[in-house]
Amino acid sequence: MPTNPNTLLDETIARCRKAGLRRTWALEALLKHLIAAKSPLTFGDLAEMKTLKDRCDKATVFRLLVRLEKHGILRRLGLHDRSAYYTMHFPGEHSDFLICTQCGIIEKLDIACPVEKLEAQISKQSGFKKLYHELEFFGVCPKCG
Amino acid sequence: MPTNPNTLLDETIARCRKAGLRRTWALEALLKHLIAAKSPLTFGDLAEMKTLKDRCDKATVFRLLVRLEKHGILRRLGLHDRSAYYTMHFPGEHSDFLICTQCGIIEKLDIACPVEKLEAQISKQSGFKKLYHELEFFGVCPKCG
DNA sequence: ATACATGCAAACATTTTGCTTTGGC
DNA sequence: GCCAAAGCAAAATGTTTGCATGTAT
Repeated sequence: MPTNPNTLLDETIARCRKAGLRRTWALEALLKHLIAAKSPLTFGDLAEMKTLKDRCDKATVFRLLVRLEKHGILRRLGLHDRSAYYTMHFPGEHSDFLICTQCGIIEKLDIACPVEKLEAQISKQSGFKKLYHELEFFGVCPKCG
Repeated sequence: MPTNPNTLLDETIARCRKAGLRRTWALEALLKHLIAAKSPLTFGDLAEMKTLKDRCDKATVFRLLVRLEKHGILRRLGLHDRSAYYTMHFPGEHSDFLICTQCGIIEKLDIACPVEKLEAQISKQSGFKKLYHELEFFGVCPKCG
């Protein structure tokens, strides 16, 4: 989509308005930062950014992020509850997971993971060593649906 | 690897010993729970499990998890710093990431994601709706390596 | 005997909430 | 003017650490 960044911003604001959000200074500033970012930003990163920090409270940033995610404007990465998940790791074994975005239940997926072969290639291109990967599918489980 | 669970436990303890860990009651109990689990457990889950809760402190569980992960016996899921990451989500767009396990830097990967096509199939099999996925590669970046 | 492992309590970081006030529509 | 959004401050959550003590080797 990387069209003109300004157009992008306008389009995004339009999507927000359609979702019923008001065009506030904080909304606009937050979106600018996120659109400009080349990689994901933490809530903390965002709340600390000088422009935002000077003109709005972290609670505002927080609630904006939540609202924007609910409307699909943003995506929050990773397991969405605030806890550290651990699983056994047996050499040569790998699992992928299916996670409910509502209740958080995690199921192990029994599929042939199509990603293994990419690791060598990515390692070569990036210079990263000891590569491994995680693949998670998110959705709404039958119970929550 | 799903051999006899007891053998599995023994093998795992052997790996721990080789890594220089002592065979303590807590180590053994923790591994039992993790091996028995069908899906990942949170630090909280583990620390609260009756057997563990009665006989050892959460700090012990915590430090065991950290040690076991360091030695590759366990794997911790997700972005490893304790913060919530957000990224723009444009309809039809999808990104995969490459993350350094040492310094946490996140790079956007410019690859054709091989997973898209699996979503429909998984949705059908599992009954989960509104599927999307995340694919992250982890490794040690050139700077940290 | 010596280090590594544990327990307890206290500190921390990050996220989340309640309530009042402001400002977009 | 009405209701969603912002501000402020305080709580909740989920780890993480320091230090004294215990225990596997």
